[in-house]
Amino acid sequence: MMRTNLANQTKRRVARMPGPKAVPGRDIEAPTAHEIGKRRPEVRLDGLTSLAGYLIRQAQLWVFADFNTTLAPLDIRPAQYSMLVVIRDNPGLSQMALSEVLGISRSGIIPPLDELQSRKLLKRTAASDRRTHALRLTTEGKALLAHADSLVQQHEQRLMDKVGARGHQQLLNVLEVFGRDS
Amino acid sequence: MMRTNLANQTKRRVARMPGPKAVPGRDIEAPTAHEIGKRRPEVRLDGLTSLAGYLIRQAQLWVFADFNTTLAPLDIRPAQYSMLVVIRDNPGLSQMALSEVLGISRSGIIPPLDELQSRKLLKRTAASDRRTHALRLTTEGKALLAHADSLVQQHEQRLMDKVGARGHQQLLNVLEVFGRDS
DNA sequence: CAAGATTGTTCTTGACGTGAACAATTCTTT
DNA sequence: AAAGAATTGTTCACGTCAAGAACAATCTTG
Repeated sequence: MMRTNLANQTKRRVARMPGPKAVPGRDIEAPTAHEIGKRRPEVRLDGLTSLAGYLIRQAQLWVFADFNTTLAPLDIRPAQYSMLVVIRDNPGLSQMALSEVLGISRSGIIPPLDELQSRKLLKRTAASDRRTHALRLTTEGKALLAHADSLVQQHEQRLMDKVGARGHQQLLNVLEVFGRDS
Repeated sequence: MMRTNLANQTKRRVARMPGPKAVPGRDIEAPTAHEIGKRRPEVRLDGLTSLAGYLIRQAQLWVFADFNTTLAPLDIRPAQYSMLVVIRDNPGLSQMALSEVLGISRSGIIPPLDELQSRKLLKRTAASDRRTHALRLTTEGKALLAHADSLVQQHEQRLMDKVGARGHQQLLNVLEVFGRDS
């Protein structure tokens, strides 16, 4: 079959004895419908979909995927968009303050900031504290962000279509707790 | 200051002229409270917290962080936990089916499966289709997963403490849409 | 002024995910 | 039944994303 790996220790063990042997009358060694009927196995995942954390994870994956396809014409990723918004609303803030508010390490924001700066969307101005950089959007950055905002509204609308207007409002209310530090 | 990078083109520009100069009477070149008052800048991020996608992202980060610290004694990551649960509830399923249901590529599940197998938590049994591996939990895997389940319940309880019982139920209802394919 | 703290940067490391290429096997088609 | 196409698991190369250590420049504090 495939190359050598962890699996080929337990090969060559064919079918299975008729009578169930281990642990007589229990649910273990269950139906195994996958080995017999090949067509559409119908995987059960109730064990996961009843966990809010799993649903949040799946929702987040959908959000990023839809965000990326929506913002693709501008080539703006979610992290980059959040940086542009925070810089626009807080002109002159430092990289340290930005990294704290976005919840990433100060070394982690440097590559995306470099890219945004090389694309002439923001500038690192000198501040009174000469250790820091005062971040500001360029005129071009403000224009692109305005365009991005309208696309993000389309994305938000698609999310609303998916969960309903009522569900969308509930999401904003319930998840508001995670908006600050947390 | 720092080494050579994209920023040090715009250095050596010290303070700022008293009177505002560029674009007379607009919101641009705003208060810049960060350059004057140094103490607790009070960063505004309304622009982000009004987006459901951003809140979902923040909630997801909290969920993973809390999950990881809660499950740390068992050394189980979220992705590994979801694999164990799906294999327990669907004994004998193939790696392909598992990767489809978890939404990752079939090459991407091999490293975590290898680790779980080397830890003797699951085994890759031979199936009637000799191309595939029938995934099953070992007795040890079932025992560890039972322990993990109780820890995950604690984690879920902490999430409920954070959003309230009502909010928790609303999350399950609203996000149920993302539980299947999507 | 000297000692310590802060900021931005680089470098290394690790988790995680995708896509291409490939061997073994099964399925399809005639 | 045999040839060609499709499927499954694997490896490999690659890219993204985030964290931590070390360091220079600068500020703050005693």
